Amino acid sequence: MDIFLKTISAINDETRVKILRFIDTNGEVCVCDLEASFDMIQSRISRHLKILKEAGFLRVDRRGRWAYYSIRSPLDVFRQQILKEIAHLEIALPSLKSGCNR
Amino acid sequence: MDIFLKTISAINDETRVKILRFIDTNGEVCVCDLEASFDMIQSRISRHLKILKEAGFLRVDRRGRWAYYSIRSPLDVFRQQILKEIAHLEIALPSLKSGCNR
DNA sequence: TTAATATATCAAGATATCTTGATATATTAT
DNA sequence: ATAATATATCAAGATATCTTGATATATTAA
Repeated sequence: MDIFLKTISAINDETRVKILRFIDTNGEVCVCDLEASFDMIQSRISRHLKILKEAGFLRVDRRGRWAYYSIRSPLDVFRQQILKEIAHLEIALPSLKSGCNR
Repeated sequence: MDIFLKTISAINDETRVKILRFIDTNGEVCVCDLEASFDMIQSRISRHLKILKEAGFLRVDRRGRWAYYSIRSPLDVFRQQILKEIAHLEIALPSLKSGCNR
């Protein structure tokens, strides 16, 4: 039950649904790119990424000073179904902007 | 997005997950039976039923002074997948008790 | 080493949700 | 009509979640 509720509460927020869909659409992105793309302050993005990661939707790969987030793979069937349902929502997403000085 | 979040927030609560699973397992039940089975006060049960109904999971049939709640049918694929996932949780449910003077 | 950059985390106020007890409405029994 | 029963709804306190701004940590550049 706890894991189920953690999974559900992770997607019970419009911002996180958008971030999840954005990553599902654009593939691996770093925090500063999400910051720039969504025009949200860093602590906000960071917090939501943590929740999505701990709910099993995302994975992180730290390379240098960047943290790259992507859809966790393999993903269990239920989370896949959730991603599919979110894809069907056809949410308007911001365009991918690079926010880091690379 | 609004309908999606309404669906998700409806199952983002342990009490409602249990009630939903209970109805899925026992079939049509009235409010007083849920009250007796879960040992919860009536306003609490009633509120959760309303949320589950408005999220599209339940339907009500009023007969006499009773309100009988059951799983809405037909149920769209996504809500079916959610019910299936909840069934897999193997939650310990209370036994069905009749709480009404019928 | 010092500065700059990227990310994470914490504290506090704002907002939303849950529970309870009281009350309202509707149906049936007397 | 009056009383009893079943359900719905509201108000208020308790609890949880979200956002922001400040600060901490880690990596790279100068």
